[in-house]
Formats: sequence, structure tokens, C-alpha cells
Amino acid sequence: MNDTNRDKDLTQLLQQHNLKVTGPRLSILNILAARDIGTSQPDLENILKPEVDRVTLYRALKTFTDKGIIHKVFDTHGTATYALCSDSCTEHQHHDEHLHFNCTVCNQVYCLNDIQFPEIKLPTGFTSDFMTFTAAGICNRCHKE
Amino acid sequence: MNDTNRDKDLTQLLQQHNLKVTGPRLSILNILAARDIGTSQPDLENILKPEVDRVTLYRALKTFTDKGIIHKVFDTHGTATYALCSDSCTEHQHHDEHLHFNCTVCNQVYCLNDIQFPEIKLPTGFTSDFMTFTAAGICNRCHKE
DNA sequence: TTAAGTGCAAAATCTTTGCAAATGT
DNA sequence: ACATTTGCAAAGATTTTGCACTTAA
Repeated sequence: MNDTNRDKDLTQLLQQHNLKVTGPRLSILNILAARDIGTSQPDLENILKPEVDRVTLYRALKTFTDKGIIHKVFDTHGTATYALCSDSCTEHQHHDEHLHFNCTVCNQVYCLNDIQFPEIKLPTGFTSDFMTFTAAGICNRCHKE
Repeated sequence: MNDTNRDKDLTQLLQQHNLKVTGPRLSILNILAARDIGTSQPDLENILKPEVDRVTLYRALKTFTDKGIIHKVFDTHGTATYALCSDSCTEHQHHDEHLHFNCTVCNQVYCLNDIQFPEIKLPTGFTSDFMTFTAAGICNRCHKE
């Protein structure tokens, strides 16, 4: 997809959620859309500096998360990374039950959508509505380099 | 186990790692040993306040983690919780590959040692040496209440 | 005795809040 | 035009660092 088409998509994405289409918001979404991996707030801050104010970034991430446009995935250090939601995410519920891979070299978080989530039987008395699975190691790009 | 025996164990635990046996350290380890669930730094801080200084707590948690006495487990909000290591953890490597359960009511983290870790096949080019699995939901105690 | 550990103060970070100015619709 | 969004400043919260005093061994 070329940049023009992506911008158009992202514009629609914002409009669909009754959010105004602004420069900072498009910049943030463009990065997330282009990278296709989870990106942390500090990383986004560095990429967008100094065009986008840090506070604007915080607020945009919160707004996007609340609206169901992006979701948080935590890397193995507990740092939040952000990624665009699939279409099935809504304002009220996120569907993010796939595996994640956190590369210890580039520290990015991959969504492994193709791998089936394992079946887990919890002990008696425990009920779960949300599960996360994260593997840490070295990704294919970092292996090659 | 009664408190006297536990103190003796924890004293030995510190000595085994060439750490001095001090009041703050025993207090921290006592809480972790008694609770048998992951406990966050803020929770520990409140429990130990005002006997133990916040800075001392930070430093003790870091020292214990470095020495392989405790390890971090992240809850589903990315907050670190701390739990005593099993014997197989060493200064050089932690073995914490069991399932965790994070109750959304009491927010505590349970280690589900009895449940087998699922087998996962990663995509080509990805290698992993560490995996985490966390289920979020309601624990058996909170269901009863 | 003395190296390790503690506690206080202060610095450095990280995150949120308030508000006036700018901007999208 | 007007509500939303932004950017700056400042407040608040969290974490780290420096250093003199204390304490376990």
C-alpha cells in the first residue's frame, strides 16, 4: 500500500470514531500502520520528536486505546507497546488473543496471528476472560544481521 | 510453617547468597513467602510503611532479583510483581516458565505451577528462550466472596 | 574493624493536569 | 462559530543517585 492510500485509510479510521483528523494523529497512526509491530511510547516519542509534543502523544495513545483503534501489548519488561487493532476490536472490547513475540535484540513486539492460541485448563474456581502469551527471543530479522 | 521457622529459612536464604541479614530484608522476604502470590512494589511499600524506606525497598528488590532470590512477574497492566523463586533459579538464569493468573478483582498474581506449559511452534527464523503466559480473570477466593 | 546496608535529601524521569491558543468540521 | 485538539508550563508520581550514618559479620 502506498502512503497516499494509507493516509486515506487512516483518515477514515479517525472519522469512523468521531475523532478529528489532525497532523499528530495521522503521524502516530502512520508509524503504527507501517511497522506492523508493537511500538513503545518512548520509541514513538523519539521518532516523532520534535514535531509532536510528548503530551499530545500520551493523549493520542489514550484516546486511540479508549476508542478501540489501537491496543496495548506489554513486552517482557512490562513496557507497553502499541499496535493497530484488527477490525474485531471495538470501543467496548479488545480481541487480542494471539501470541506475541518480543525480540530481545531490537525489542520489538510481533503479533503472531497465524499461530493458534493454546488450550489451557485452569484450576477449579478460576475463570478467565483474557489471556496473553509472549515469547522472548531473537526474531528472524535480527538473526540474519 | 510457623514464623520462627520461616525466619530461619529466610535467614539461610540470604546467607546463601552472601547477603547480610537485616530487618528490612527479612520483612520483605517474609511478606513474599507468606503470600505465595506476586506482590507489586507499591503494595509492598504500603505494607512496610513506615518502617522500611521506599529506597531501601527498591534496592532490596533489585538485589534479590539480581541474586536470583525473587523474580518479577508482570500483571496484565504491565506492573511488576515480585515472588520468591523456586530453587532452580540461580543468579545467572531464572526458570519461571509456568503459567500465571492475574485476578482482576484482587489484582494478585498466582503462579500456577501445576499446569503444563503449552508447546508452541514459532515461525521460521524465530528462536525463543523465554516464554510467559498470563491468564486474567477471577480467582477462586474472589469468586467465593 | 570494615564492607555492606540503610535512610534521608535531592536529582532525574515519567506521566498527568490546567489552560490559552490553534485547528478541524 | 464552536467544540476538539494541541502545546507549553507546571504539578504530581515514580525511580535513581549521592552521601553520611548505622549495622551485621
